[in-house]
Amino acid sequence: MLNRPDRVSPGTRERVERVMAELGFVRNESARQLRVGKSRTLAYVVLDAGNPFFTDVAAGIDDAADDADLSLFLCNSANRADREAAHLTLLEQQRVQGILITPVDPDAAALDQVARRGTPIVVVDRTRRLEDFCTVAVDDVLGGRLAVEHLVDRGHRRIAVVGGPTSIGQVQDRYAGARAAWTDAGLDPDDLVPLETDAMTVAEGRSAGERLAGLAARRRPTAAFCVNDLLALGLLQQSIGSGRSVPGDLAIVGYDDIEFAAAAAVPLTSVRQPRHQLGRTAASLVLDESTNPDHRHQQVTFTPELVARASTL
Amino acid sequence: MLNRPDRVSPGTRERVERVMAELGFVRNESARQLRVGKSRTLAYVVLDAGNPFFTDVAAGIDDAADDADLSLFLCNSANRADREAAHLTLLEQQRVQGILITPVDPDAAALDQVARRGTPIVVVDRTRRLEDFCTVAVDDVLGGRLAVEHLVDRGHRRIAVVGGPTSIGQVQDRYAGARAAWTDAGLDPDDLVPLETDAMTVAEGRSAGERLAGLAARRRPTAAFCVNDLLALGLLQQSIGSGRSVPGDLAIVGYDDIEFAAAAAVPLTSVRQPRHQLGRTAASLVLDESTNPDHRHQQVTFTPELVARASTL
DNA sequence: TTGTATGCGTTATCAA
DNA sequence: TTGATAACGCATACAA
Repeated sequence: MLNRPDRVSPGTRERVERVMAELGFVRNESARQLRVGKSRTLAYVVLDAGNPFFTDVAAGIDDAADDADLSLFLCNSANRADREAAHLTLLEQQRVQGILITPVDPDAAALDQVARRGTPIVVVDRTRRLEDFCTVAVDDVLGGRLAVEHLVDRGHRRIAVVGGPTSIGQVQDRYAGARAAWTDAGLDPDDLVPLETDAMTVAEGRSAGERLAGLAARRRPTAAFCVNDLLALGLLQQSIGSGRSVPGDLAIVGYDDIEFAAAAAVPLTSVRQPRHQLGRTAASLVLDESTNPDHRHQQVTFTPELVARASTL
Repeated sequence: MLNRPDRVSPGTRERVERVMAELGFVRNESARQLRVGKSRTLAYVVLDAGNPFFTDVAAGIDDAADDADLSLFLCNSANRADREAAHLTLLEQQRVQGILITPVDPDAAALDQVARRGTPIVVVDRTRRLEDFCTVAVDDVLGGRLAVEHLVDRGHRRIAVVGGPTSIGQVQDRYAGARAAWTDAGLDPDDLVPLETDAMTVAEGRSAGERLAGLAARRRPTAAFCVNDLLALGLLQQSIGSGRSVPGDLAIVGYDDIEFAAAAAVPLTSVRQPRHQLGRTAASLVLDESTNPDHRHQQVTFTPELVARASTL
């Protein structure tokens, strides 16, 4: 409880500690921080605390924070720019050691302003147009490619790509990878059917399933690549619920490989991202930026990996 | 950005605001808090940030915090007492307005100490022996009863109860409710088979499934009540994966009704808890304790509800 | 309407 | 080894 117990004689020390306990003394962190000038916390502003992918990333950050003797505070923006901004403002005012963020919009000016004023920021699972930030992401073009190559290997010649909104860079990248793999295989671009969703949730996955079922049989894809697992689980549920078999009538590939993907009753083929590693790396970058005077920004990109399961045979 | 923009003449005000922007002025929250004496944050120390049940509770807290113009910080104890203690210490030193917590051990002395020193604490989704805290929970005995009554209604006469460790009060309560319903129906206590697990995770659910499969056919239960949905999903996965049909060979009831329960390819019957409401109520209690001088501690108990789906026919 | 002085609780520095 | 003093940045109370 004392800062330097060794600087004080055992007697006094014991006496002081007794009185502290008696009086219920608790150090005032605001005063300490005001004097010392630095905080003992990191924050992760997350896009959707209910998505297991992000909580796994957070677990990785938490591990690294633990090692550095810092506490991690998780802030949920719930995909809303106003909430994200409010969190950023408070965190900046708190002078946290560093902010990790999966932003609603990675190119938003607010991020630059915070960074310019001196709070280290690392963007997680997104990339920016400019390379003026540390960034930790996964190669989404490759991920999209892996998914579609796998489906082509399995013999599918007409497939849906489910995801959106397409304003999200990640969705664009996965689409782009999918399209590249498709044309590389010499297939007709018209047979790669985009199915846009309003969000990446289970409910939107179900609704995509209904739209899919509404297509005429000869125009209906035999497989779907969903740009995340929540969509895939929703699609899976809707398909089975309406009597179609997976993968018989519809093969499904998801993305993220969250725990519930493997645990689905038709285990989901999915593109796995090293989410724990993503978090750990992001944390170490933000710590470097906050402590190392000649820190250089880096863009770290990890490689995704396809995990084949029953939903694609 | 100014505290009382109206107290200053428009000219000065405009000039000041320009300079603030120019210089990148950001208020120092530590200094502000030191002077004013109160913080603008709530914290929720959660047992398992990866369990969707808790993130839904957190969303409820977040809503209430938003309304009160406070920020919510989520801290993950990951079921480890040492991490929980570290978070509590820092939060107390930060003088947060209030702490919401789903503790590793609701009767741990550390909680009492923090509360006694003046930080409002509300215990979420757990109950305590003593009523010296605000507490928000769901009637777990009733929940266990609902689950088993449902299975008895469906004609099951030998069922497993899957959960653990049994040191968790909640697990005990749900067991107790299950047992009460069972004997009330005039059935033989020996036919209610406890299957203890080391944790409440998907992996443990799978392992319970293997143990179940290992039983001789005539001793094997025809249904299982799992004390949470993660266990139920694991059990479901293992059962289907090894060729048993659900609910044909094994009916399954889960607990919590997380989103993934309904989205499982065999949609899971589950005992629903009003998790959003749980969070909202907890937040309003902690706010009352922090602002209302004649606050009285309350123990709020919500009523669970059974949601029947395909996993029980 | 604007300016000035004080103290919040801590740590660091310097003197004893 | 111990004690005294100053400063961190802000909000408040009061004076101008």
